[in-house]
Order: sequence, then C-alpha cells, then structure tokens
Amino acid sequence: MTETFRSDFLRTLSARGYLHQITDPAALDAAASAGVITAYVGYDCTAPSLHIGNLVSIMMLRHLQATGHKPIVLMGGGTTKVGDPSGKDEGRQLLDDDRIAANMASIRRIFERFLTFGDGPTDAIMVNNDDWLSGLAYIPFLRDVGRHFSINRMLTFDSVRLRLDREQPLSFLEFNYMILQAYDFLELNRRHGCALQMGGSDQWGNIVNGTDLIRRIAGKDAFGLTTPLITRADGAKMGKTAQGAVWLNEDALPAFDYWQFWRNTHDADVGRFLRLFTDLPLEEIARLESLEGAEINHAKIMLATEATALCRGREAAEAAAATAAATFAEGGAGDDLPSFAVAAPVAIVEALVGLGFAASKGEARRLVQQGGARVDGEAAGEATLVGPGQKVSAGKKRHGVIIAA
RNA sequence: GGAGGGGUGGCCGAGCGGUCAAUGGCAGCAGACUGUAAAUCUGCCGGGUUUCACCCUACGUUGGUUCAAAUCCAACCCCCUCCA
Repeated sequence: MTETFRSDFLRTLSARGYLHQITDPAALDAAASAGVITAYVGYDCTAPSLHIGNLVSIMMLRHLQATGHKPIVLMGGGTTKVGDPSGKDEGRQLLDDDRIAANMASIRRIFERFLTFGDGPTDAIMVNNDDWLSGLAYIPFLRDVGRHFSINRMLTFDSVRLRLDREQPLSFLEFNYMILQAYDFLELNRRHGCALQMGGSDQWGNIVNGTDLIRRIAGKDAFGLTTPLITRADGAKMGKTAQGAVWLNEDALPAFDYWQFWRNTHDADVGRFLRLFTDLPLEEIARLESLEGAEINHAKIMLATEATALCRGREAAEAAAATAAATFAEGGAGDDLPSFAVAAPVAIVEALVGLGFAASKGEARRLVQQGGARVDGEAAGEATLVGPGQKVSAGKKRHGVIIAA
C-alpha cells in the first residue's frame, strides 16, 4: 500500500504502517479529503480487558479522530453471544449475558484514554450492537437482510471454508456471525452515517459483506479497510508473553509490566512499533530508529514510555520508567515493583512464590539452585531468609520487594 | 453400515508389559555472552517433601488381566482414511 493519498487520514495510516487492504482506496481518499467520515471498529466482549492485539485498531481510531473524522467504537454485546468463527478451528465457548455485560463495562474504560468522547461532530461515540441485534425478528430479518446473502458465496469465505476444509464442525449459529456483522455496518450507516469499517486483516471477509449489504439495501457506497497482522521480527505472534496476553487494563496488567513489555521489544521491531503504537512524529521516530548498538535502548525506553502513557496515562508511564531506571540502571528498587507482605522473615522459596516469580515451591527451589535468585543483588541459597525492606530478584528481569505485613 | 488407523505432558511427536514422570522438537525458565535486544552455548522444565531418596497425580473414559500396564483385554466416547 504505497500509493500517495491526499487525505491526512490515509496519508497518516499509510506512513505509519497501518494499511493492508482497502476496498476502494481512491474513493475513500476522496471522501476523507472532502469532509468528515464516520468509521467504526467492532470489539468482542469475550474477556474483561482488550489486549495488545486490539491496539492497532484502537490507534487507528485515534488517528482517525486526530485527522478530523468521527470514530465509533462498537461493542459487540450482541455478536459476542454468537462468536466469530474467523481463524478458529473450534466454536467458542458461549458466554452468558452477565459475563458479557461485565466484560463490556470493563473494556469501555480503556477507550477513554485513546479517544475523545462527546457530542461534537468528530467526537467519538460508543454503541452496543446488542441494542439492535437482540430485538431482531427472525422472519422479517431473513426477508430483508437474509435474501442478500448467497450461501454459495459465504462458503468461499476463509472463515467458513477453512473450517469446512478441515472438516471441523461449524454451527449454524457461528455461520450467522458474518451476516450479523454485515448488518451492524448497515445499522451504523443508517443511524450514524457510518461509511467505513476498519479491522484486522482477518476481518476482510466480514467487512466486505457489510459494504455489499449497504450497497444493496441502502444503495450507498461504504468502505472497508484492514490492517496487517502485526508479528514480531522473529515471526512470533505479537503480544504473547509467558504469562499470557498483554492486557490493556491496569487491573489485568500493572503499568510497570506493560512498560516492561514494550521496553523488551526486539531491536528490529522498534521503528515499526514506534510508528504503530505511539504518537511520536515520524521524523523523531526515524531518528530513534537509526540508533545503533546499546543506543537503541533509548528508543526502546521512548517506545515503552510513550505507549504506556497512551494506555495508562503519562503519570503511570513516568512512574514505570522511574522504577525501571532505579531497578535496572541503579540496581535498587522502584515503587512500582511487585511486593509480598510478610510478618516475619521467610525462606527465599516462599518469597519467590509469594511474589509470583515461581508457580510452585519446586520451581522456586530450582531457580535458587540455578543461581537465578538474588536478595538485594546477592545470590541467594536455599537457606536464605528474607524480610521486609529487601529486594528479591528472579533472573535479571523480575524484581520484587518484601514489605511488612 | 463395513474395513483400517489414531487419541501421550502447554503444543508437536516417540514409546507399545517392568530400567517410564515417559526419547526428541517447539514454547517456557535460569546461567554464560551482551545492551533489560537478537543469535549462540549450557542447565532446568508434573506436583509435594526432611532432594543424590521417597510420596502423590498423569499417557481419551470406565472396568479387567498381571507381582507389575502408556504399553495386553473388554466396553464406551471422540477423530481420521478407504469402501457402501
């Protein structure tokens, strides 16, 4: 996607590496140049927090708003009840309504960090597709919407075809997901004049279904845009750590850990991630990216602090950066480190488990035996006791402090 | 419906009566080297404990044979291939 765009919006997305496919690039560019366009991204409510994998699209909404357009955050309260079959071999476990509502409430908060909500023309709004999906009447829906979908064609979409090719079961419930998502787009087009749906490349099929449906029923043009799948330089899927997903919510992942995730980015990914996940100007990124050797650590610190500031606030980001500096550069301990409260000194093994650095005492013992456990920087033996005020480290990257109960 | 093959630790994949908590690879953890990077090398990698040992839980499910089963038998569940 290297063509030159006239609109700020597409120029920005293009320059920062967000573009994978666009249904009609020239027409979308013209529309974005001519006036305010309204665009949406849909989010599942399958977990209490979104994770790094959703961040690309969130940043895209941010750039959309920054370049003078209107973002809609669509919460998939209704579609989550169905489950997107894309890219999965097995049907997703169905969540009950309470769970979905709780997840949605928890997810909402993160968007306020990235977008400005309100009633103005380019203020972001948040809507829940359960509002229109749950009340749908089956027969009218089939007659109005269902008639526009060709089974023959749906069977050719990756999300469906891959399942069928592998002879994995695909329930009728899941088969309907793409129809509902297309209908969402139509509904948003009607209600809010939404003309663009964005998403990850795995959503292409679903998105195209939506633009087609709008053309057929409303007789209007609508656009779709997808981002590339973001992988790490070593090919691994991004955002997976040993502990699991990298969550955006503070209660699911402390700011310090979030900061550390970005700080540990591979050299080869730094430039790309700075463009995608921070607001830093491109010239500055080019400069940071050109640093070599140990110098590139400055770029990583910028990446970590800027990315954390967006998601958790500037204050939390600075605090995390300060903790990292105190802990790693000065060998001390920062305020953001995990802590474990004890009433009296305990065995090193207890402390390692208590701090969450080992899943079992056996694992903790192994850590000690291999010389990976340290107390205040000194290698610890199995007999070592630790008490309040001491710093306990597991390996070089995990540090915690013992506090008084 | 008939014939055959298969279900093993987070994943892939050996084992096919004792020496099996189960070869190997991936992932993960630690150590060395570094720059809190990558690559590389080394060690660890079910749980527990009073750790060179012992105990518990594990090889689809449930029973059985045996001093002894992931390995043999039966039934059941699920998956794959071919035939109808």
